[in-house]
Amino acid sequence: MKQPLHALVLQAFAELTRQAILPADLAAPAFVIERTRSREHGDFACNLALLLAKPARCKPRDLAEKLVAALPANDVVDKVEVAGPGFINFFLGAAAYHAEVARVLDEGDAYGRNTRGAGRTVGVEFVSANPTGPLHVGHGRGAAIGDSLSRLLAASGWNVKREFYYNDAGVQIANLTLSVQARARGITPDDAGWPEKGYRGDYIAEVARAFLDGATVTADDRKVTANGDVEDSDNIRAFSVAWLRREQDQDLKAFGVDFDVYFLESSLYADGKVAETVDLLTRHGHTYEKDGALWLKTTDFGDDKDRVMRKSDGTFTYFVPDVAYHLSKWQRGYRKAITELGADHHGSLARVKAGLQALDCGIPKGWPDYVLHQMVTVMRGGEEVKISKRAGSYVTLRDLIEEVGRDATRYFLIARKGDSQLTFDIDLARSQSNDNPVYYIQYAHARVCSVLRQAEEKGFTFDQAHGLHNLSRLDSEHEQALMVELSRYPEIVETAAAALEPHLLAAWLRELAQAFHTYYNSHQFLVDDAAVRDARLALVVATRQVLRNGLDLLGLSAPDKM
RNA sequence: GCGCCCGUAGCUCAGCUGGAUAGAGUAUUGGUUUCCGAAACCAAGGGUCGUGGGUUCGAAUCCCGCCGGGCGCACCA
Repeated sequence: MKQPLHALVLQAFAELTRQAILPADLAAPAFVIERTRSREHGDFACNLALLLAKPARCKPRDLAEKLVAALPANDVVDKVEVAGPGFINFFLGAAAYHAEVARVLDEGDAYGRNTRGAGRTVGVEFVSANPTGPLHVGHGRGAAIGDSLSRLLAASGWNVKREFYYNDAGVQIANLTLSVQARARGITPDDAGWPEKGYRGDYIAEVARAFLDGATVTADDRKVTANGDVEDSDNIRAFSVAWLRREQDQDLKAFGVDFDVYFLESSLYADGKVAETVDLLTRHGHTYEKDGALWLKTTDFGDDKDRVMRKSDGTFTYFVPDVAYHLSKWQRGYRKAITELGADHHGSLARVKAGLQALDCGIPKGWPDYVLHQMVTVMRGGEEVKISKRAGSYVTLRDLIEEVGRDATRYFLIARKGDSQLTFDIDLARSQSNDNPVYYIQYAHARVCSVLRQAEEKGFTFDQAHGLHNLSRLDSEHEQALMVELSRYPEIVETAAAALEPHLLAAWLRELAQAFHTYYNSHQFLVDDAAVRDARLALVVATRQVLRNGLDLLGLSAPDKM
């Protein structure tokens, strides 16, 4: 794969220059070469002189001048200037951007991909909702973030495994089973015999009905037929879990999200992983018995208090399978693993990491990476909708997809940094759906398609090679700006993937669309001069390609018409 | 009380591995179409970047205190 843009080239330049000028006994400061905010400062700026000024005991501007003088000649950089307090500004030549447009068209769907991951495997765990009810907005946020993150990592060369971890046998599932069983017996939530902590939602009645009807459900990872026997808890449990898993699968598919692995908590018990974990922890002397329970000294590994592993009744706390599950990831070869979860679970981070350290099996301290998203507040009719599974008051992901649309919902949930709280105003999202930025971006894509349709109607045939050959005819401010924007795409992909922050891509796509719309409004593309026309079409088709690539990484469609 | 996250324009939010005059959408006001889709474009007004210190040549960005909001602090999952 070719070197992404010029940043790396420039970096090499600065390195050469630094070596030429820096006294041998001085340590190299960590300078950066980055995009400038305004074009008057050129395309890239370097802060090396500012950082070097103190150790070298020189004025930064003088140093900058010396650095510039030492720069080797090259054909990418057109002009170098010293500016402000001592920045070195690089102005790229037009040819560099023309080459980038050609590269977009040449690489097509592959444009913007990089080899950072170099075929290594990363396990990305997200959603991981227990099958006790439909997915809600919070799960949607996790799904949008986790899935886009996975796509970004895949675009960075990683072999991505998407995992969904769920509990099919614990207390909550027992509770689900009791609820369905009660419904099957004709007991409703307000009746006397209703389970104390039963799930009250209407969907429970649906499951019960289907169970009595002897229905068969097929989820992504299991298939169960009901026998209709109200006394058969095992069958009710299996059927209910399958039913809710199927519901979740449907919602996730409608949302454009797929998983490679469904991992059952019960399997950790079944194949001895829990026992192995307890054994490892005990053998390494990190446990002790107190009050009839088995404790892990997580405080030795940064937790704020020790944790119970095995309760006095002999069962394990959820913390143990959590550690066992991560151990399984490590043993399955995920040297990089990402766990995406809602902020209401962040409390488990410290103890799971402590548990993994206590295993003494070579897991590095910082493993795995965690990506947290803060809570989503849902507003409807000017009021906050309280989400409660038991009460059955609920805004499901399905509702949102149906009411607001898949793309708009995904964009809304992905466009903001995960660690800020999110207010999802349903009325706003519905009534102003046309103002949702996702349509603005998609419209740019559709517009290019429309231009090409028009070109055909008018009898113009687009000659791409001819257009690329004449890119030098594109010298207006708007054309320059659009080319600069296009060339940033590979950098954005790399940055967003490295920072595990897909919202950076969402924000940038809007900027790209804006640059395009501005261009569209200021220039006629289908002009009689074939050289100019083909050049403009080449630029615009390249823009469409990058929009498409970017939208795809966010799991959004790129419509030809809207 | 302890821990994590957040506090930037009326509203929703970017920017935060320190950098050159603080950005966008939306809302408000005014303009743009005999011409490729006006789901668009252009322009104006609107900010003590919660607050007080500190580090630095330079702080919205890093550190500490305080104020305000969210989430979590079980032998629940």
